Amino acid sequence: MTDSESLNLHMNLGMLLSNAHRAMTKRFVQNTHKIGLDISLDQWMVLGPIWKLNDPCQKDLAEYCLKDKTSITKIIDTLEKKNLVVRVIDQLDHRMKRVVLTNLGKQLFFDVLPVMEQTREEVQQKISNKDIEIFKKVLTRITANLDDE
Amino acid sequence: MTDSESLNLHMNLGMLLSNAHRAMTKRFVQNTHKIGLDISLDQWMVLGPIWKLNDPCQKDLAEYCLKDKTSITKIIDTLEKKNLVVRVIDQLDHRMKRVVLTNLGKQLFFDVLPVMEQTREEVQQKISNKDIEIFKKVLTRITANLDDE
DNA sequence: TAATTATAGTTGCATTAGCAACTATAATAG
DNA sequence: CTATTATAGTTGCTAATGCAACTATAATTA
Repeated sequence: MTDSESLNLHMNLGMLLSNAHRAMTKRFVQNTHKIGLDISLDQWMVLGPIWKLNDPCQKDLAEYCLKDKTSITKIIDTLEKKNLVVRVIDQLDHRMKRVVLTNLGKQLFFDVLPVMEQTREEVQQKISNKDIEIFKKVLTRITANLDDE
Repeated sequence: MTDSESLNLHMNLGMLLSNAHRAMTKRFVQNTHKIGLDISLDQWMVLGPIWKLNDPCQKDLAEYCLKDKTSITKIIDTLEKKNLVVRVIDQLDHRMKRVVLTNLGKQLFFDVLPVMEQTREEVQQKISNKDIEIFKKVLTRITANLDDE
């Protein structure tokens, strides 16, 4: 049937993407739990950039992570509750809050790195480097294609 | 710095996947709103299979969609509230509920097809068919790699 | 046939996302 | 220098995910 074929065509990419994303998120959390850590992929995807960007304000984080500022607020709330980061009001611009890793946060950062590595290996097993490169290129292209005009 | 490089390496795939997924979800909803429809990508990803599978029970839907049965329950709740589907208890096995599209649901299905097509075009623009094929292959492989052992 | 086990679905809880409306502070215009 | 506008962040709302514990029905087994 034409509609059914059409449906296949139309749904595939979205479903494939959703499913892969969900599976990866789940596996990452499972892997952190295995070694007694407790951090979600989304929390990690904010914690990492805090390290990388060196005490960024929340707006910088939002831009870097391509997340909504609301999402950043809430993830920082969670990280702060876990004593992994603290918010420090900027001395020059009192609107801004800089997010600073605590020692516990830095410790966790290093503990999670090998989990990332392991998850990456599990995700990429039996996929050629060439295909992974194309895969990343396409993901980047898709995000750019949909970047709000 | 080594840790920073390592971080880049480790985060890329997960972040790329999250961002592409989020962007696509958002664009789909924007596109439905543009023509006065109101359905999320997740709802559509269940509504479509209901059409395709022909009055499936919720378990079949969960398997087909690779979603948790809890998620299916709640999305069906939403679709039922919108009068797009009804639950019908199976005559032979009273544990099962078959999910049936209403006329409104069928109507919406046909109305959404062109939105899918449009979103697909926006997503895939400037990407070669060959790369799209590899992309889908990799997504499928990733999901298989992470399929709970 | 009665008791156990398996299956389908729901409910409660915690986490996450993102929009809209809000507060507080800073920058700019007149 | 005041009034407007812009910016950074928070709060409230709605929707989705998924685990654990639960109910109801069917299948198995002893």
